[in-house]
Amino acid sequence: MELRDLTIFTTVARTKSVTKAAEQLGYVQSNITARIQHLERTLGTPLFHRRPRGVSLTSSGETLFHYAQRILALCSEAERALQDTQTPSGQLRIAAMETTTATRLPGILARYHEAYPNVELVLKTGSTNELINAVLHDDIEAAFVAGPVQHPQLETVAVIEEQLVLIGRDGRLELAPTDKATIVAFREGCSYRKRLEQYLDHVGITSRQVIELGTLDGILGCVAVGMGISMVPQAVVEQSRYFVDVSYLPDEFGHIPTVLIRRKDAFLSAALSKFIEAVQPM
DNA sequence: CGGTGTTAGGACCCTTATGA
DNA sequence: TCATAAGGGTCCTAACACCG
Repeated sequence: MELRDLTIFTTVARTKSVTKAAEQLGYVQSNITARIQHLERTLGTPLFHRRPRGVSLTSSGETLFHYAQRILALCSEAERALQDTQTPSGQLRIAAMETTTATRLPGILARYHEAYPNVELVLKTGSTNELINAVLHDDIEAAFVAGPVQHPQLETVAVIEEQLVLIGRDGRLELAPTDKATIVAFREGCSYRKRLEQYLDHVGITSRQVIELGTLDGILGCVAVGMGISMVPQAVVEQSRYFVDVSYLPDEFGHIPTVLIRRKDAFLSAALSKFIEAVQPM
């Protein structure tokens, strides 16, 4: 069992397709088929169920997938540890929620880049749940997510306490328990969406419709034309080019911490170490 | 004798083409 | 969409030669 085989195996498992895995890895499909078959022969057990539209993991495959992810993550970490020097350099993969990316991050990234120009910053965005999983799977080294985060494998650094506000237009913020609320929000897994739904529960609004959008700009735009309501940090509203009405929330709903998370057991590169210093306080 | 360089053969990995 | 066959290129290894 070689690292290359595990890379191929995990890519097939993630994409649920031999063809897609081949495209991602820059191989042809037949080679992926052969490598998977070789791995199955070596291990003496089938790893995938072959289906007309792709493949899915067998129970043995699930077990190997778990170990393969850990092995590959450890190798990647070892490479970074050996490449690391006291001078921050190399690639730093971080991620943040859309709202943090739009408000808090540009300034800190600009200062960091100026201080450490040899660090190649790779930034992704996603929901809190997606980013927690990405850190746990070593897809990224650290992420800004909505707190609190309590996970035995994660270390958190408090970054800022966001003031959350309810936004809407054309009287949509005047909510009554009998109303049907239209929520404009990110997909499931977004902490602000969850907080908004908790708030609506609190005020007794159970009838609601959700419009899911993939970008913050889209959400603000839809709210600005009166499609529905949303909940975002006040900083987002302040920097937005859209005009929306704002309603402040009770304390138990109106504050949410943004924290930086990283895996406790992961190697702390000089680049990440300096980045953590740079975000305290943001 | 031990270490190093060269070489030939085989194993392995990849591709294209094609079938189910 | 995945599996198989055939062929080519690369890599690995054993055997041998050479040198200090």
